[in-house]
Amino acid sequence: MSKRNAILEVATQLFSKNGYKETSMAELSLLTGAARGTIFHHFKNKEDIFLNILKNVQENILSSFQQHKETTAYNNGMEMVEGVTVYYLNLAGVMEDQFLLLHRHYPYQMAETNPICRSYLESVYNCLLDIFEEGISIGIKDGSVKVKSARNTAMVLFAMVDGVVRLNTYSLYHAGSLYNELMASCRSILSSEHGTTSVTLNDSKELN
Amino acid sequence: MSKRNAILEVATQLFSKNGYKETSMAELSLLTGAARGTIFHHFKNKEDIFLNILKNVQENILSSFQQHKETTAYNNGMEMVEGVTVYYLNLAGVMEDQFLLLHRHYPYQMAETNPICRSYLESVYNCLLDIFEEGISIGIKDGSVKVKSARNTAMVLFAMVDGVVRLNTYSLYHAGSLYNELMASCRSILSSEHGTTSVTLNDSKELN
DNA sequence: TAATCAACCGAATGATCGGTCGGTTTTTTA
DNA sequence: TAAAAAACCGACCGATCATTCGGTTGATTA
Repeated sequence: MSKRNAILEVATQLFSKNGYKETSMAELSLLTGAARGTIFHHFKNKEDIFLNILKNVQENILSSFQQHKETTAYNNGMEMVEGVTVYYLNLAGVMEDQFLLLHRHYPYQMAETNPICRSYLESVYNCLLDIFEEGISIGIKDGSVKVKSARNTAMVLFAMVDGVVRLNTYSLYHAGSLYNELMASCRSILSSEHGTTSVTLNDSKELN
Repeated sequence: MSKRNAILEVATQLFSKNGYKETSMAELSLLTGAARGTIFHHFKNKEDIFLNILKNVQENILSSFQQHKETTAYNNGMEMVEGVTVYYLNLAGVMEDQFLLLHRHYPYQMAETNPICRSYLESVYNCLLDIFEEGISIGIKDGSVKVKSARNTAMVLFAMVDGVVRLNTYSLYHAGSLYNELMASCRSILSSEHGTTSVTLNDSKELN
């Protein structure tokens, strides 16, 4: 493998497992066998390495879901959302490092000042939310899904699925056994007959 | 305010907004008006500051929910879970810094080697999951909630609610308008008639 | 009032950080 | 095969890091 790819691969692991600031060029040099100077020959600076990694993450996730959509057929919208959820869980396992990187705060912090970083992140989240939304929209039309807003439900659904993945990465609980409950919850949300009106508990209906 | 409290307060903001490693003692000194030496007079080292903050976070969250339980009555389990959810959303707004700190990776990284840190985190999550589980268990008994496993459902529910809070902190989307969908999804999950058997989509039923 | 002690200060320290640079080796190209 | 280009190296640099330390101040106590 080329030194450049080795650097990107090791850096992905270090950035995701230990964090960006917590990863030193010395450590990266040691684990790749590339001299310090070599790293800066291939990349402008540390941030450039991070952006290249994030670019790979974005491309991997987008192409994975693209391929999934092209190679999988569903009977209705509900089954599509279920399939996408399962595929997401699988991907979070296969691309563990990349997903962990997306679950760290550093990318979003960098996104506040770096528009390229922000575009990568937006691209990823738009892709994920779009595919959930698409399934829901199809489901609403074919009658397999009953919800008010396709986009908002997609966001809540995504927050739930992604939240379980996160819960797993914090090694406080073994969330691996939540698969059945997660899928059941997914179906419950989508086949809901509940309205959105009867809540009278509190006046702060806006998360701030 | 005493210098010690000022240090803890400012450090909470800096650690949560910018991160642990990204916060220097120089910055902390500047923003508190306390000299570098003064900080190390009050705290053994940087990690000690972090642990003191985490201790405060744990105590605040536990006492908040303790007070909530003592001062609020519900007609049934379903309403209790709804109430707890709303209370959680409120608290995430009121204690924004503390929740952001819990949503960073550093605490969980430290927890892997520091048992005190780990105990604080476990205490927080046990408290949160317990109160969700309690509502679900009561709901199962009184018939307002229909799910298989109270604990597992509590975890999925928590993952969803907390996931929406997270989605809000990443400033990619304005998740503040998801309140209605979130509460509707909460009710849907709890009043589910769905089983957990009909999934045949994939052989990887374990998140890894 | 003398002694004690905690709060407070900021210059100094050694380690580590990201990044540079001049030079060597290897590969590609003409 | 000669020249040009790309890959690679590690000593070196200035900046920044957490932490230390000798000393001052202000309140409490004996």
